Amino acid sequence: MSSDNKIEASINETPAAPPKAADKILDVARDLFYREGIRAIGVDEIVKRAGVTKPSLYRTFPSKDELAASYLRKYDLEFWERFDEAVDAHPGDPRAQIIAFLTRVGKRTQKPDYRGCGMTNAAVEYPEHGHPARVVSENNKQELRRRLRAMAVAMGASDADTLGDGLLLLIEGAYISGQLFGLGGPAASVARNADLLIEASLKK
Amino acid sequence: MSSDNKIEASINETPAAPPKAADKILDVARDLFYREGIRAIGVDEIVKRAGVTKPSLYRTFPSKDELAASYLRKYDLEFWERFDEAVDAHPGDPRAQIIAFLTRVGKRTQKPDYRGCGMTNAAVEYPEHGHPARVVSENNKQELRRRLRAMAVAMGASDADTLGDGLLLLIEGAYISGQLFGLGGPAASVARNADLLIEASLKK
DNA sequence: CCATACATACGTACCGGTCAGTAACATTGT
DNA sequence: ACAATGTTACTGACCGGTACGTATGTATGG
Repeated sequence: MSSDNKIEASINETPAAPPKAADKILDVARDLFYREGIRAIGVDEIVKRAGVTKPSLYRTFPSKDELAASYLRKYDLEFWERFDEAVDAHPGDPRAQIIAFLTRVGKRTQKPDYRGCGMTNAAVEYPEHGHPARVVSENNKQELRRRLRAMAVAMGASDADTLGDGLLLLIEGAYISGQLFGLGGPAASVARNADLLIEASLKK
Repeated sequence: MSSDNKIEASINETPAAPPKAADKILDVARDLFYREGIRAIGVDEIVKRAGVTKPSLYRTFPSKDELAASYLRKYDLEFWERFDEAVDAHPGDPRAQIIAFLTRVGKRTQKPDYRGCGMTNAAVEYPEHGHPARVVSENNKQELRRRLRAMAVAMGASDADTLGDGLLLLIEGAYISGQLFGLGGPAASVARNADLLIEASLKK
């Protein structure tokens, strides 16, 4: 009970029944932060759309920066759900896993209001080291890199680290060019390019 | 003389002697916008660091958004200088051209204060369609895509559009992960991965 | 030859609005 | 009672943008 901050307090102690206002706030924040960007959205608009008031926000979240970090932690969970869904669909076949994941990413990038990866976007918005939102983003990306490299090892790549990093570059490129080009953009070919890259990395 | 706006006025008519204050403003804006982000920097800080006053800014630039667009136009020029430098270094050899360009990109991403591509970052900061800064960014990226695809054709790739787009994905991925991971990040391998991808795309 | 007139370039001081964040108190449901 | 939320009003800082006055050079006219 010593170092509990406002955020952790709500997920400890009572398992269910977290404050209702905080949920609405986080839902709205997730939506607006992702679509418009964190810096572009003020707390007033968040509470207004959530149908709550500002003190309710600050009773649960110590600051806007921490609210942004909470949004990204939620985003992180959802991201790994999507990732593991592709992984679980092809047990023991890392190549099929990554291609399945990238096929879905490629499809999502072609949706009209695609806005890329919330993690990536947050890191662009907050270049300052140590910013709460950026920390969450960096951790997510480092874990992704770790897993991609491990998958490259499992594929038997001659230079697994290079292949894992190459896949990460393609993924980040898809996130960005998805929101830059929209429909018909280069992100649609991310799975095919990943497959080519894997093919080239397996032949020694 | 009908549709001249403030910005174009200074480059028409008298060939030399654009106002001195505007130059200082644009220089400072370029530096601050790139390093910290456009939304993160207020006009007050720009004019303060430039040693001028706010009216001087608004005499030359109609708005902060247009100043941001001017910054990106300047960035665009510098970008194509770097790009053509790599192209001119290897006449008639598009594969060597792109590898030379990416080798330099890879090196720059490893510098401690690397902040990615100003164009890409601006598009992330301004998702709204039609925003002056975003328009410049989108045009730059579309031209880059066009040139990469043309180079892929010149390489004799079996599926040139896919290769061109794959190279673009790698480039954007390098820009982003360069600022996300810093030193030792995956962007360092962008040239090697591009070479692998090209190799795989030439064998039919 | 000098005074007036005008354009150019810049500064001082200010505008209303919005930003994130808070203090104090009332209301509700369990 | 108690915990969660709402209400209202406020703060100081900062936001982008502007009305208006000032210095300086330069060209023109008497």
